[in-house]
Amino acid sequence: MGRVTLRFYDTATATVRDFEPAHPGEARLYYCGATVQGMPHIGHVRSALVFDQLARWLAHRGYRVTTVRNVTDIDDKILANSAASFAPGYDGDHPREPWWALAYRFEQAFNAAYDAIGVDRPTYEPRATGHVPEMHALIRTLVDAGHAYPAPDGSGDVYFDVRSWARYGELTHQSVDDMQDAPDADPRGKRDPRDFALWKGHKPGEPETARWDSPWGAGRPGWHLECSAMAAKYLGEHFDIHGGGLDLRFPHHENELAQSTAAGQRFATLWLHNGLVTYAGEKMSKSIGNTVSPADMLAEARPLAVRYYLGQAHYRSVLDYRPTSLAEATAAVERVESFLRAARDAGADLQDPAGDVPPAFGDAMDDDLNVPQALAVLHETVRAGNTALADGRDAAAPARAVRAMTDVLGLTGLMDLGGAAGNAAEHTALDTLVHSLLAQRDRARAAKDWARADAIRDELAAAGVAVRDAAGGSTWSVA
RNA sequence: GGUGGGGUGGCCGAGUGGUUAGGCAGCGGCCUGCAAAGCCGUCUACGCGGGUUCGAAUCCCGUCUCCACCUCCA
Repeated sequence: MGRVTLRFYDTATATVRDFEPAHPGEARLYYCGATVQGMPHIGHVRSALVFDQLARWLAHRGYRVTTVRNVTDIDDKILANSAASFAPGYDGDHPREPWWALAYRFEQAFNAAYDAIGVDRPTYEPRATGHVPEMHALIRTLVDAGHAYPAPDGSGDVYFDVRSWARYGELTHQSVDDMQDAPDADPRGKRDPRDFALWKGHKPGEPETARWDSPWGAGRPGWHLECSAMAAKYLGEHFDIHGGGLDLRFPHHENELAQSTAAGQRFATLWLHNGLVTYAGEKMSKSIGNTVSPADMLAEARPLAVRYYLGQAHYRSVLDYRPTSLAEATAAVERVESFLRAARDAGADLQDPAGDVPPAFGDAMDDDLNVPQALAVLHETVRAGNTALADGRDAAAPARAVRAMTDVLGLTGLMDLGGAAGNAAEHTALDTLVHSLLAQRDRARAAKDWARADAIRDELAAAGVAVRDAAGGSTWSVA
């Protein structure tokens, strides 16, 4: 169709829409991070990776990108897990791990997983507990506008009044009347069972450290409210993209939208939701117990392959994990890596890519972040480059293009490109030793002493050095 | 009951009317002393039944089926 604009599938309108930034030249993105109540699984990591890809692409297209990913560090499950579990390695008189310590421990685990596969840290990563005043201000606005009310039962809860907001349900195209009745809803003074808590009154037995004073009584933040408060604080009342996992559409994102718009904000222009990771066709989740952790994957495959695997499907599609997935991803991505090495060995300069991505790659990425299509362009470029190398031609141009593509996909930093990355002095030392052996092998081959030649190759292989014979001489790489 | 998204060749996974997606695996060939890597070629497709059309994976009707959400969940 010849369209050149960036466009995305917007959940709210269920259509693909052009990206028209709220602030010229800027892209402001908020996406939901973790409730740090347990260890991450690859579904969490996929979500962060999707929005990392999005942020990188927006930046590549010239936007000044601001990303915010929240950390929900206070909620029911965090308190429950703290009350039920024991601090690792601690066996003293007070074995309970305080909720705030537990939350921080898992926050670190999430960040370690993100870091391992090259998910850039967001511009801001606010914690819910650090933004209670902002939440109070939002609640005050909603109460004053008649869209929220303190529970009449004295619990200290404050609820959003869904019946007071006609647009409630607009994000997920549902009407309150059509919703399934909550099973055994605890009304607790709610005007409608669908009313949700903006503020949760402190309950007897809950830690004193988990209570904040408020005009409506001591308590703690409701889950939905924190995102509304933090998004507006860091990105303004009108920003471009709100993201998160598909399972957050309802109620979380619906409620966020209702709160913020009922408070008079424009809020997000576009809503993007990534598909879930499944295992044997079922949603991966802690409650089902079918999770695969980032650590599991990293024990099996290189971070490069893990990133490639989790990022290779379209972001909106279901990603069904299978045990063979990682091996396939490894083969695919190492093919790209091998080409870059071979091109470098043939004289291409990888340090100064100075190239843009091929137009077909850009078109694919512009089109609702069609990474699978973009990867097809990547692999076609690799083949063209390999063909050039096989024919003894210059492969600098395809190498630059491949490098530009792996850069924007966040793959380059996870590659082992020999001298181009890592410790240069170590590489030089190793290179000298390997070439000494390869020279011996070349002499043996010239003398048709195949046993000797193969023995050297086997010796190198045992040390983890793979040898590739080519017309211009043998090259090597680790692993 | 409501809402949203799917069913593509051995596997994964793009593709909204006609021209090769791509990857992994397989097979044949080239290259190689052998191998690896690479290159070339190649086999299995569009859940099912109708319809529209010169032509449909792609549009329409019907139908089966899967997943997610409506309760905490990336």
